[in-house]
Amino acid sequence: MQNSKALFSPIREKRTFERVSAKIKRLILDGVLKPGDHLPSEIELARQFDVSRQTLREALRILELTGFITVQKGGSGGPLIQDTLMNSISNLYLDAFQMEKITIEELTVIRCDIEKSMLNHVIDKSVEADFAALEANLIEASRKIEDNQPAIHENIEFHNILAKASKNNVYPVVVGSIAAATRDLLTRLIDETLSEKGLSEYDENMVNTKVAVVSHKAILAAIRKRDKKTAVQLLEQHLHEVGNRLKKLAK
Amino acid sequence: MQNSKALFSPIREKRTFERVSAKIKRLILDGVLKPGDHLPSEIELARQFDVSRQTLREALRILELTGFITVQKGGSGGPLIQDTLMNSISNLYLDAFQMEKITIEELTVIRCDIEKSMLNHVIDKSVEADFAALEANLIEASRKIEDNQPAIHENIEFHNILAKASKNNVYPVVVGSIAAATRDLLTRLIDETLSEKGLSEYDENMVNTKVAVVSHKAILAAIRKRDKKTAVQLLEQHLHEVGNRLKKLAK
DNA sequence: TCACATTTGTCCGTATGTATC
DNA sequence: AGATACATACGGACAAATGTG
Repeated sequence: MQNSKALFSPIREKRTFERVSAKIKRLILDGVLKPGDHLPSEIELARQFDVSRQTLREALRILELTGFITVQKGGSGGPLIQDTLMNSISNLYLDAFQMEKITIEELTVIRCDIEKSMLNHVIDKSVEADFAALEANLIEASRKIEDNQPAIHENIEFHNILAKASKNNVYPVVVGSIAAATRDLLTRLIDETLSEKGLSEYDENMVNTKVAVVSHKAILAAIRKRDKKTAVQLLEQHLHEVGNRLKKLAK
Repeated sequence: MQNSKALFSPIREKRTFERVSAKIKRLILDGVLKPGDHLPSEIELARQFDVSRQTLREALRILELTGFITVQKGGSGGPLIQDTLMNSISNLYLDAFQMEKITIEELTVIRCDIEKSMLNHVIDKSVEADFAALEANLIEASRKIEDNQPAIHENIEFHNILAKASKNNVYPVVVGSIAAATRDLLTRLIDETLSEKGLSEYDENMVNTKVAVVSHKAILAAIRKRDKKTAVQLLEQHLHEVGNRLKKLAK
């Protein structure tokens, strides 16, 4: 009898560019290649893998789209290894939204569910350094608002810092991707309505970021007091506000 | 002040293959091209877009990876429009989890958190058809067990059916991804220690699948009664058992 | 500021394997 | 079984962009 490996071996051999991209991906996942590292140039990579440049480029496209690398032209350019796949996941969520596979409500609901669970861990596990990071985020956000800039990035980052404070490495991935998706959805919807309705949206946007920062401050205070009930309640309310804002923009 | 659209307009002109893939994607999103439709062949597409084969192929790679199309070789083959975008998101999550150094414990904890939240929606939203699907799953699992086969696949599927019953399309993606990541990590760990362990695992495995099916039956009964408290409690206990079993396997 | 080297982006032509009719 | 249609893969070439000296 043949061994099971031979019995269940893939029906069709993988294409060359798939094997190449899988190989590079494995090197990254195993830590042999680290974020920030430059890969050799296309020509050099093609030579080392003994494939044509066309094949290698198709492999690079896969790695680029999945977020493992970016590519820069010109001298000292080339493929550059990245450290996060958040943007790629977020982009796919946007596609899914456009294909009407998911709705704003669904995204909001699951985000609320997950972040509430996360917050419980945060209150159990967070230490002084986490408070400091959150505090720094709020200060930066306030500064931007005083400069009359919407602190969109900082407001997303607040949730990412929270995820890290849960001391569970899965939470930053899940929360980060969904948060990024809502952010991208938000900016896109604002961009679309901006051209139609004029600049009035801008002010509303400023008001909303201000409201978000206030909510964040209240949540941090509750976390500091290790007050689960209040913290969860504030978070829930905050995320519902964000969801409603999205819904209003989408209409 | 300029509006934000001009401020954040793309730094560099998009590459040709990006424009091509975006164009095709747009046709799919707008419903002009529907799942099941055949795209023209590479050569024909290249001719119509007036780009080279290589450029067009890179565009196809993007569409393929994002789940918009598959590609078939041979006569009357060619690019075929698909609808597997949600699968692509799951695959990306799997990559993202692997990039973080994640442990079985972390995965177990977050799985328990998320499935508990999910179960609440299931109890609110599930209909008779969902019960039927779950019931069918349990019957199939029981049948396999009577044949002395471990119903591993069926037991995993039970949770996927639950995720669908939540009526939130994001849940199947997240829950499925975490389950897939757990399996992936586990097989990795087991492969490493395979030489030490013998086939004695098999009997234990059978016992565990039996226990799991019993738990699943109890959970379904609670869902049918719309008894949130009991259902969540049973699920939590069940996932803790699974977690402990995985921990033992991984050691 | 300007030329140069490096690297990606793009195109063309060709050959081969494979699935379908 | 043979012809056809298609993706896959290779090699060579030039253009465009970008950092460096």
